[in-house]
Amino acid sequence: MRVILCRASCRYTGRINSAELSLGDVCILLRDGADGDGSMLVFDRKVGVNPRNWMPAGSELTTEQWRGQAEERQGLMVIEHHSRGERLEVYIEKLTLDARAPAELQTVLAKLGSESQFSELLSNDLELISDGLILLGREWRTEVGMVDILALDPDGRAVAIETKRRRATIGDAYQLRRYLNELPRDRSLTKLGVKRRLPPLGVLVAPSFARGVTEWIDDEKRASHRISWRRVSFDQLMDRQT
Amino acid sequence: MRVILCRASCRYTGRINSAELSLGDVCILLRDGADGDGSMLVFDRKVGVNPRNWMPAGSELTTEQWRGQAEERQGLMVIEHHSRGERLEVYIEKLTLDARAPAELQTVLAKLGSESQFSELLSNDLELISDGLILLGREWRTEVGMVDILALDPDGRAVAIETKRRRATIGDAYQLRRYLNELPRDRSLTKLGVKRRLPPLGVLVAPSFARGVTEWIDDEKRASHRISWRRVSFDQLMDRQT
DNA sequence: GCAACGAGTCGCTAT
DNA sequence: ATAGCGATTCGTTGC
Repeated sequence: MRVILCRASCRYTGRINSAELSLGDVCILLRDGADGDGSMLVFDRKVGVNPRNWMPAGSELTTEQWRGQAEERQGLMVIEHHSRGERLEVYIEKLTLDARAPAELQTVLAKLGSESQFSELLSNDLELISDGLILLGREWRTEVGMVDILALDPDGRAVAIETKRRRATIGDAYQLRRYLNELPRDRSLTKLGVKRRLPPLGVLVAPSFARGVTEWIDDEKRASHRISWRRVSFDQLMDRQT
Repeated sequence: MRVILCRASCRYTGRINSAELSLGDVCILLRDGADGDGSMLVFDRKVGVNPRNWMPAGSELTTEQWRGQAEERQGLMVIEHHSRGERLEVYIEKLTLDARAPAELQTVLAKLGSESQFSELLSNDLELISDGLILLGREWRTEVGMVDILALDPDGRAVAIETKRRRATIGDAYQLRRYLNELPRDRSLTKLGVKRRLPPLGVLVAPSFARGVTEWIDDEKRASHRISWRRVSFDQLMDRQT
């Protein structure tokens, strides 16, 4: 890996027409060579979690030219990703630091509390939603998307459960209703005990709900009794596990 | 700004329960002090456009302890964001570089070809969609979201145009239909020439469409004649401008 | 402050 | 390869 502190300007072309970064003090990370993945990141030194310009993994440093000495050193670097048609030119006007360090030991990241774990904990604890639910599957594929948790209730109805680790939006509620429209077409469910003439139920599970979501669901429930919502937090699921 | 090349491990707690980064060779960017926005980024030296761990703008370096000399230097850094309840601990086992450089000249980024420009170009060229359309507004607010472009057709119908710079999804089509259900409730439209008894029309405009989207719209169109799709690319809009 | 929404999103999983 | 979808998403705009 290579770290460059400098004053530079950039010009990107590729996925959008262009992105021009005006001259400023930046920090550049370049993961070139056999050591790295080919990505390059250009950060403003002052602000921004996201880079101002970047090139994705698989890019190549195709041009590197320098002139001048020490702090008056100026340079041009061109990074390209041919198959994606992307190109980034970096015009360096003042160089402060150009350091290399090998990547010997790679990091491994272990996360606790993400959405897939929320869904997994809930799928192991379906009584929290309703008595007698049996897990049929997770990430169940339909023509209109994947149902987070699919379960069977004691009456033989399919129950689609949509989980959100954070706030559920009205779009999530609509998506759940789409699943309810789609599930009756899935013939494989009868083999799992689902009675086809019974329409499926839907539950939107989240720790909080955006404006209007619960109201919309309650209206739907009054009209068809097929969709409902349930407030459940990650901590709640963790507590029940013990 | 400060750049640290080292071998380190991290522990984050906050928005998720925890994220533990195993010992590895990393590059750390720290924008501390009056110079920066308080953010911190920890990159694996080998791979990843996104940081493995990070802290958002507004964080504070609350602890910094060092022991040992030169390359045997070891350290602990703790970064906290109190109002958000986030905390990142960095355990440095081997220090290679610890460099500071001021942020004097800030960059400015100018992008060409983003979604808002796609929408702007189209709003100036509504004949591409249909003859005689008059622009009523952009980002028109409804109870269920913002209509990208709202126009008036020669018959006095409101026309809601949803634009996507890249691929349009089935969710975009559903969202457009929600606008069509909502717009008749907007009484301010009559003042702009919209005849209230005429139901609004909807057009989904994008350079490409995800699987099933055009089919769904065509079905809707057969049923109600109120929604349609149109394939338009950014380059097409640019060419017509000249 | 929250809410909606795009992003050159990225990154992961499964088809 | 593409599709679907979450993310400690981030960043912007409008209220």
